[in-house]
Amino acid sequence: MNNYSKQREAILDVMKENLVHPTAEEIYHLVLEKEPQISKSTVYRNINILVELGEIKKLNMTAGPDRYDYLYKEHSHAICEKCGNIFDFYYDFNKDEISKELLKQIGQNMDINSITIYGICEDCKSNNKK
Amino acid sequence: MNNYSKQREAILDVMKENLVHPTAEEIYHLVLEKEPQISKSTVYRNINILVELGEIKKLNMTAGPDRYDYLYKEHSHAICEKCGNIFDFYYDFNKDEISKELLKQIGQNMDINSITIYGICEDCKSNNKK
DNA sequence: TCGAAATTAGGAATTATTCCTAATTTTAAG
DNA sequence: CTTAAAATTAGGAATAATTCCTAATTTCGA
Repeated sequence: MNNYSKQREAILDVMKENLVHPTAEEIYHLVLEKEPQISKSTVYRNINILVELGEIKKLNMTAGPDRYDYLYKEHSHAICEKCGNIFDFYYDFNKDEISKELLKQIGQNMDINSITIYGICEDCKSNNKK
Repeated sequence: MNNYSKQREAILDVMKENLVHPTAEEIYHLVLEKEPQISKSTVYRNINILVELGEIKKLNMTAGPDRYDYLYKEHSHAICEKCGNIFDFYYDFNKDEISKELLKQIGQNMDINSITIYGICEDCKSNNKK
């Protein structure tokens, strides 16, 4: 695994140009403009490879399909569990202390990759339609 | 919505008795022992209702189907992005300060429901098979 | 320049979840 | 108790999201 392919490069370009947490489907449509022949399975396969390589991050959604994020710089995510909106933000979590707690409580060290806040955004609170 | 049904009660009982973050499929099989006639769609529908009611929490997984957690008491989750293992732990995040930062950076308040750590567990680090 | 390994397009298959319908159950009012 | 409206159910069909399969093409190192 890991030969060059213009398809994979086009996908990474799309991610760099669209810092809006697109779904796989949205990535597919965006990349079609650069690579009109690309197939959806190629998009899915390369997204997974880019996630493994650590170039992009998979965002786990409460509702709807997964979303992806190009890691231009370290940041955290706050995700609304109702509308699915994703907000990027920066917060200096004390990872050392969290790691120490994890070791104490679950008996093992973890490499912390990211921290995500799940909640309800202001819009969903006010328009509290079910 | 919200009439009594023994099916919904059986599902909640299963969640209380199995604090192991089961998938919908696993919940279905567990609840079959109590309610042999129950259908899978009933399980899915009631899981969603229980999530809306705030009795159980949906855990957003990097890989594989969603998992669910009975909220016996407040805790956070650390999820391994490789093997999908979920570890419960408690950490006293400074939610007030995080909220303040959110307001400053994204321009709105959010009700914080939960905080999840994503990373790589020790086992997956050592057996670093792709 | 050549062959093995990797990648592709396209579609089939699979997985996870939601939707649909007629029958049953629950609930509250009389 | 009755009764009727509203909610819920079982079962299966439908949908959505993702992965898998295969033959053809591309990449790349010897």
